[in-house]
Amino acid sequence: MDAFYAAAEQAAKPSLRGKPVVVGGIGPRGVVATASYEARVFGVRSAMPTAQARRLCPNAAYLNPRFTLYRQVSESVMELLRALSPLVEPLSLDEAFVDLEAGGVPAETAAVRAVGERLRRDILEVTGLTGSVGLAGAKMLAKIASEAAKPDGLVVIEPGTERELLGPMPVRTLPGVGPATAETLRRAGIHTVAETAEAGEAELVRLLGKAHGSGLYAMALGRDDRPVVAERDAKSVSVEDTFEVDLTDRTRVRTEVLRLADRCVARLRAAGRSGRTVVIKVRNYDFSTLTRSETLRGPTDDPAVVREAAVRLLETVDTTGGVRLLGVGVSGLADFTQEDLFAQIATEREAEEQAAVAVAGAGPDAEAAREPEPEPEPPRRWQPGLDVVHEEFGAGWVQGSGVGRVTVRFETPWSAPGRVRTFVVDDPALRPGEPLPLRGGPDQSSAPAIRPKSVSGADGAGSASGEEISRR
DNA sequence: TCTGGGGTCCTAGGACCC
DNA sequence: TCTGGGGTCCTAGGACCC
Repeated sequence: MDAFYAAAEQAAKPSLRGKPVVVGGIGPRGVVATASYEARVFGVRSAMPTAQARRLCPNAAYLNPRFTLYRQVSESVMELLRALSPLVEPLSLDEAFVDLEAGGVPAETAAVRAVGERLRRDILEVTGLTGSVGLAGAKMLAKIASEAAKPDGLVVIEPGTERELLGPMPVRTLPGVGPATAETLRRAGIHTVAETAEAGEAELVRLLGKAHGSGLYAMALGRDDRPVVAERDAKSVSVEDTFEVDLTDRTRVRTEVLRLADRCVARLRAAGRSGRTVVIKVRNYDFSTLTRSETLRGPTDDPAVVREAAVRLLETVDTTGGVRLLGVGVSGLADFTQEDLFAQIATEREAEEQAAVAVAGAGPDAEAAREPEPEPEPPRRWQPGLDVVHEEFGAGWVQGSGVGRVTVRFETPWSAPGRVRTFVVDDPALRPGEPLPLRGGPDQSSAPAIRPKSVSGADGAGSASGEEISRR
């Protein structure tokens, strides 16, 4: 999908079409997830600090990501892909490999091109968004082709032309070659794919290590026989938070770790998994980052067990000086929770002993570790981009807020660009809403009234908004 | 007003085992 | 009566991807 998050926002918000849109973290430490093509003209790029993007393009719309919407759109695109072949390997919400051979498509240029063009039309029709297609005899080549096709295009790499095509390209073109690898290769005088192939496998292994070196050599020759693999089980689950201001208070650091542990376990359980290794991540004020991990005797999905392990690991880390980021993860995932009482009891006893030691040695702070308070996640009200519904004016989205006011633009994916109104932040007529489908609304020719279904948040059916509604 | 969040894979050293 | 060899597991860090 082309500039996926930004394109989805433009489809949802008619007033943003044709304008620079930046989706990402909008706080002081945010980074850009996706910039619309209009914003890229100003030099805004993915992974750039949002503060820098604002300097480059002050007039863009800056929006928080709305993953609920992106997941919905993604699912409808993946459905189109699964209609082409049973072998579909999603790489992210907006990208996937499809094995057309397994779908019975003849391995002929004309046939695959027709399938690709048809797919692009279907994606546009179903989602209202454009996608690009790369077609080739291997995953790596298909990926390079799709990059070359962007935006809104299709590229076929004919078998036999791979080396000729790749040769002059910079090594960074090859998937798996990032800044560090490119720098290592540059120092060895290797800049292009052709030079990579000429260097030979032994030299690349010497420079980059066994796996990376031989893998890169194969790719430089256009060789890639990795199969398309559907259904890959997740191997780890993790959550992390960067704080707007570095944390210095030990107690606060601990309560944040406990919340993260709870969030991590909630995701783990939602996936019906359990895990054996708990890991914490700490990023310091100076951006130095470390991890600490502990492997339990058996897999768990018990929040208390994960909390205790996380706090135990935290005790081994020096956080004086300030903590910028904290994370908690679980790996070594098992498909179900093992009912191994011995392992569970042993782990818990271990934890208690450790906690007792911590209490004895650490003074009053340690008390907090034993009686962790349930977290009241403070909801951030009226974030830019948030869907809202007003009793009188209908569906819209938050354009901005501050000094007790919130500015809302009232428009829907299928309306004309809407107008802006400002309310006091606690206006009872205004409440959070659900993302509206990009397609399937009333067409422009019919009555402008908003369908009842489009304000589903009102009946409490929308789970994501339940918490927000109850706060009123 | 520098640098997100969620992942995967690889490497390397030490412990441990046969 | 100087120090084998191979395999697996665990931990920590790093590169890379979207």
